[in-house]
Amino acid sequence: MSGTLPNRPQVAAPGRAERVIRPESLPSDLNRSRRSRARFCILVSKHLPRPSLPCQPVETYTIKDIARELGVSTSTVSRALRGSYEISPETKRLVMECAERLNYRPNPIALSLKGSASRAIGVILPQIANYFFSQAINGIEAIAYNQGYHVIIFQSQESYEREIANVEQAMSRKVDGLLLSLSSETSDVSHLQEVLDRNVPIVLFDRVSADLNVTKVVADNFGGAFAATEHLLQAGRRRIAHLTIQPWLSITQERLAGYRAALEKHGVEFDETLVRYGTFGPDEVGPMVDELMGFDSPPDAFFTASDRLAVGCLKALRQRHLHIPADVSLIGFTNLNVAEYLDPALSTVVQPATQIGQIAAERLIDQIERKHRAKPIETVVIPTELIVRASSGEMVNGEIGR
Amino acid sequence: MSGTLPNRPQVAAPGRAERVIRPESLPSDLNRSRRSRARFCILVSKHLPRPSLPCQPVETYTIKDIARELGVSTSTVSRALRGSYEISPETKRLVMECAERLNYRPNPIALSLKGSASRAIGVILPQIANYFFSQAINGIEAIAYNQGYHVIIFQSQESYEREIANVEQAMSRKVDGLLLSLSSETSDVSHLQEVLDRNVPIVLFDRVSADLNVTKVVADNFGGAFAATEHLLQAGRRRIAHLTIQPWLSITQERLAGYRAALEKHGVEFDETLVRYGTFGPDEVGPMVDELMGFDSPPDAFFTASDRLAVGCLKALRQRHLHIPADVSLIGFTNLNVAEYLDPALSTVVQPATQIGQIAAERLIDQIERKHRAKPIETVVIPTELIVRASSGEMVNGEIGR
DNA sequence: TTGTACGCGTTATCAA
DNA sequence: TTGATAACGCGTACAA
Repeated sequence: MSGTLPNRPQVAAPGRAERVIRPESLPSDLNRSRRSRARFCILVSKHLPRPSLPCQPVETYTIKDIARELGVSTSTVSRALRGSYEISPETKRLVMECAERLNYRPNPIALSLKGSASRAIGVILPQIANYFFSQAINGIEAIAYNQGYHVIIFQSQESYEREIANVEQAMSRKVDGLLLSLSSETSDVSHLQEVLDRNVPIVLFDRVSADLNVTKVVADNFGGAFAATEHLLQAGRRRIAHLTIQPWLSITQERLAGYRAALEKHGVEFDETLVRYGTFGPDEVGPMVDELMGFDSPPDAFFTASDRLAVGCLKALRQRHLHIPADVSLIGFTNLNVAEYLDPALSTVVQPATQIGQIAAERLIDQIERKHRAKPIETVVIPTELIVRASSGEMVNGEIGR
Repeated sequence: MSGTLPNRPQVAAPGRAERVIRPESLPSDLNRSRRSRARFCILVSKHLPRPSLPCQPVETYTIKDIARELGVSTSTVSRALRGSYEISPETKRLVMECAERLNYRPNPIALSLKGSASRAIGVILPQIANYFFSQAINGIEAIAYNQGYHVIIFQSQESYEREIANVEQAMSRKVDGLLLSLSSETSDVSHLQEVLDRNVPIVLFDRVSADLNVTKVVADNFGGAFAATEHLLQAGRRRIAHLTIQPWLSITQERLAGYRAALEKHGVEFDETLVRYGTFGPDEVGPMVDELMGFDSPPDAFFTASDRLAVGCLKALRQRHLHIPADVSLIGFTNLNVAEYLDPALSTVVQPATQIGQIAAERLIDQIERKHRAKPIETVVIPTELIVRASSGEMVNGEIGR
């Protein structure tokens, strides 16, 4: 027992020594967190030094081994395993049995080198630690696994440079296809055109580019934004602020268009000063909200383009002791699973991220396997859903309360 | 214009036709969502059929090409590129220049086949679409990228069978090392011992096994649980329910131990009936909470072991019109970034998921590159942090209000 | 029906 | 200092 924590469970093996050291140097871009300087302790177990040579090395067998074992040639084995018709049933049986016994697994590396399919798809996206994208990966992985594909993931970290590097690496890994969501810095897509020129299929999802003639899978950003804005308008709001992200992204433009269309339909004039474009920097939302609320006629509702913006907005309003009337005043774009976690004051436009990932992966694998020759380039639009999440439908007469 | 949505933005290229089709069959385990049956529409652009042969095929060059170009042998090129000392500076310069000009990139597949490092690490974890794990991947990917490694991700989906399959696939992909968090079904770890026997290093993180003599990186589950429970006790709670996950997981045991230790320190008797073990099934939390609240002396606080359980618990209590006093009555284990999203009624024990991923990756790469020979097997324990998230410190006299 | 030989891109060994 | 050759694991054209 030591100090206030008796009965510390034996995580490390018995006989350990304990010491405290500082974290080793980490990449600077991950050290922003206020908490990352915390110490951590290491329990060292000195018993049982790891054997330098395996006691019972686990062999990995090749067709050569099978061939030697059976006294046939490697090509016979290869053909037997692939079920070629020109192999005698007897030999086939023997080979199969031997392969089974030796637990033979073909070496995918050799297969890739040979030039045939690597059965791996590359996924390049801005950020894994983002609810939308991690959900999307989930969908992608599920489909890929089902079809016998592996998923190699790359993060562009919203950087154009890094996206290019990722694409190069994916290509050198000989992926059979690429799923990609553009970084917020990317406007030129010639690096992707090169990939297409190498006959490697690409499917874009979420953040897409009109400059690329490929299949795209996106949420119905226009429809979602339209529904959200209309909901706010029908609840009597008139000055609806729109917090969104970089203006050149496809999703931003589509959402803004939906927002404007709803305003237009209801005869409310579009006010440019109510639209704010964020970057992905930290703590940028507070000042935006501050400025908007300082207007002579401040907004009476917010429509935000992401989880992060919605939460930042909520926080900023709360810090200023502003109260958001439940049900009607704040709507954010988000995705299915995170919606459960959000504040009840926040209604959401749900993006089915998992489904987007699934469909993108399906399309890509279709193209890889050329199931339907000359299948047309498509844009698949997945509906969003507006979820109004308030228990009480009461409003505070048309403006954000004090 | 069509219907209520004028000015639909031109996502697809101009000249498209529009039609609605049903989603194709998806894996059943992903179809649980109530919303997944939604239709989606496809915008088909028929113009510009994808060229079947690239107009300007982008070549990928090999050392052979450089050799031919310079009229030297491939081995000379190989050596020059690797900076071998036995190559004349002049030849070296020529080769380098030519490689630069041709934008030569070594083929990692060929390198792997050759038997040297593949510079890829496999990550096997239960679920990507989980805040903790997606954060962890983020940390892993950051470190791996920095060190020039690729990350190949596998989901075990909490299935032992699938974990075994994943391990096999990772091995056949010739990963240089394995980062792994055990599935909730896994108790036997002989499949991992086999990997170690092949001299492929493993680092376990989060859900670890005492049966494996490898480096482990975990959150301070004991300390976090202790702090959370003590906080509740100091606020006057006496009947603290503990909702947790499968009892045989390391993290479950450590958290339970911390909970019990705190109770013991404060002279509160441990009541087994207040502890509930969940699975990862959907909608299981409601009934648990119901049963507990039906007791003659129901709990006056909840300490939950995960985001999911915490949110489920909040929901269940709300549905029954029970009110949780802010600040003191519900504490859940969660991780840094999701904490921002959670209800202010919920205090949290923050798990630094990103840091856990970073350190696990660092350790693994250390071992792969054998930076320090015979480095001891360690268990790295990363501190958690208790964050009390209420604006008002008021309590509702020691029990969950009506 | 089966075996031989070659190639995929690279490195290592040996010979020149 | 450089070149020729074998090897990694597999598939396949061609020969037997």
